[in-house]
Amino acid sequence: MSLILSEQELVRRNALTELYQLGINPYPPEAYEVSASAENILLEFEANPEKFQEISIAGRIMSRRIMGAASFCELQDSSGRIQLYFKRDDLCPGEDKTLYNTVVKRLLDIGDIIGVTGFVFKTQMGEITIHVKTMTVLSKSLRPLPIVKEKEGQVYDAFTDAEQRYRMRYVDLIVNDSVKETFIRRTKVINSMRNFFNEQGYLEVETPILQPIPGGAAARPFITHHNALDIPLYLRVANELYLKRLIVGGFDGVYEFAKDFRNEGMDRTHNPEFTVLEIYVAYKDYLWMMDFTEAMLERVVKEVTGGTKVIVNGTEIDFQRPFKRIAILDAIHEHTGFDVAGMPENELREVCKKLGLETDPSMGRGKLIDEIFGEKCESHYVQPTFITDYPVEMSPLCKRHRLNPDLTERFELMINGKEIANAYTELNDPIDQRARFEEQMSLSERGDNEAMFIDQDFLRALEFGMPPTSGMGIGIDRLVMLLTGQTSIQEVLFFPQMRPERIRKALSPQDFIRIGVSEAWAEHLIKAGYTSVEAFKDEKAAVIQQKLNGYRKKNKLDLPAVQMDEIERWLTTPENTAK
RNA sequence: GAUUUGUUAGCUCAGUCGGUAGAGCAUUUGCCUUUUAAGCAAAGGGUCCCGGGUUCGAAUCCCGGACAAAUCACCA
Repeated sequence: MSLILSEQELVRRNALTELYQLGINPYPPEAYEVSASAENILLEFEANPEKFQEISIAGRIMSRRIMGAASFCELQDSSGRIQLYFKRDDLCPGEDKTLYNTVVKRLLDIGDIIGVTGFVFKTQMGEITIHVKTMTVLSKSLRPLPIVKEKEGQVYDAFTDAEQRYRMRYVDLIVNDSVKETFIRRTKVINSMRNFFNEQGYLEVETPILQPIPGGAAARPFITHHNALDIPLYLRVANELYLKRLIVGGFDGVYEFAKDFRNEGMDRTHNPEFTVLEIYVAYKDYLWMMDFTEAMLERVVKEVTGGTKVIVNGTEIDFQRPFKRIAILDAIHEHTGFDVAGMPENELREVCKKLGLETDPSMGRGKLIDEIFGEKCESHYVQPTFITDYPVEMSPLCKRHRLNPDLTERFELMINGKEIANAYTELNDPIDQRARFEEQMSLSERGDNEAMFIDQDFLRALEFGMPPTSGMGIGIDRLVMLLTGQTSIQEVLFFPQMRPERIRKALSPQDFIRIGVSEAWAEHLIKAGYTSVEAFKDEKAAVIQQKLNGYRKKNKLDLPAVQMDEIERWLTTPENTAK
């Protein structure tokens, strides 16, 4: 397939050819030794100028200012940007000034990756700059980058189109500094959590992503097929049941940063694949887990932001311990005035009606209560708040409450009106667990397609005996959103899911040669505006002749004018579609 | 899935009432030895997202489609 290239791409490809002709490999194989980064030069040069008299650095050219025998450009490495100063007679001390006159001034472009050696100095304008002694082309860039300029904090022509930023995240990362910061912080959050767990002696583990039964959560799974076994497999919607099997196996604490997959809608808080941290600790209950979660979050926020407060969308959120705690039924009472404790399903349905909430027959007690909470209460919890003691129907994997068997020992952590974490005193009674799964099955028969599948092997594991255990899961993407002030999940995922991009099929001169057009003319047909063979064949021969010969004259082609009988021949040749 | 908005040069965007498609940056050429959103002078660069319709004439009006964003629905 030939490419239709923009003028700027052609210029760069020509520069590439010229580099080869000068004996310069634009993609050299050798390692390039780097002794300094932009950041450490800028931070340390003034205090220790003698340390920077012979340095090497590599990076991408982000801007160029060319004068006669001197030029400046900005070099960007992973730590930041620094200015380079090229002076012709310093770069080319001998007679041959090609490296400066041709390569630096003409063949380098914004986006090229180069390495330089030289010494650091300060310009008359007061900018710390590298005076370049040698320059090596490390990678020629063939596509122009978006040009983002900045002066005194004001950004001009920012690269902001969300579609392009997400589809070409590499470009986004190159030209938009803050994007890199967001992702670095994401990794810091995860590292901070990992350190916290490891310090307690918990074990990081990996469990299957391809599961024969998609258990542990109620969600629509992605289905795939294993050829050798000839069975369906599901991408996990959760890893909970596998981690609990490991607790049965005798580990005291296990955790996993897991990619889970749910075949559901996408919006600014949902991506089909997302990251969840799940941790299970033996001999603990949900009260312990609340303390643990608070302590972990407070520490993570302090480590990552330096304080306990973050601002999201103008709202300040304080992660200072302790977080508020309220039982879900109290929360509903507080925000709706209805006391739904112990209320049977038909009365709950009435309450929903009075509150103006839609219900459908597939909803059991649990879903109805969840609906009321979600619609009427959730948004009130902006500061970190533990919502506790959910009704048993909503929580099939959670142990019944020690004081009230209609409730469970569960909490969700709400922050900024969104669920961030979910935790249980885990159900370890195999008889009750089986009964709860069966209850889920009957919900499923009523049409709730989110009810859970029964995992018989998991029940078998419980029958061998699982110690009392508390488990907790945190949506990492949403936590990172909070801690980076982002309001859309796409901003915290390097490569968010997008609809496939439609690639316009480029027409190749071959397509015209196939119908008998001479090689000399084929490429000019495309440039003259014929974008498909069909469109070309629909045109009248006289019109084509006029257009082509007009094009020939305008572009001063070194070709004989095209004759009518030749065009007639092209138009009557059947297209050979074989490739 | 619904509604709204958007899609014009490599990038960011104008484009009046339907009448030959524009700017800044970037690119090319020339000048310039410490510039910095470098400057000065000139030039080139377009499938106006795609397909239909209305019209003498469509970037512009109408219909359909693609993609994106926002809001909603969905989402323990």
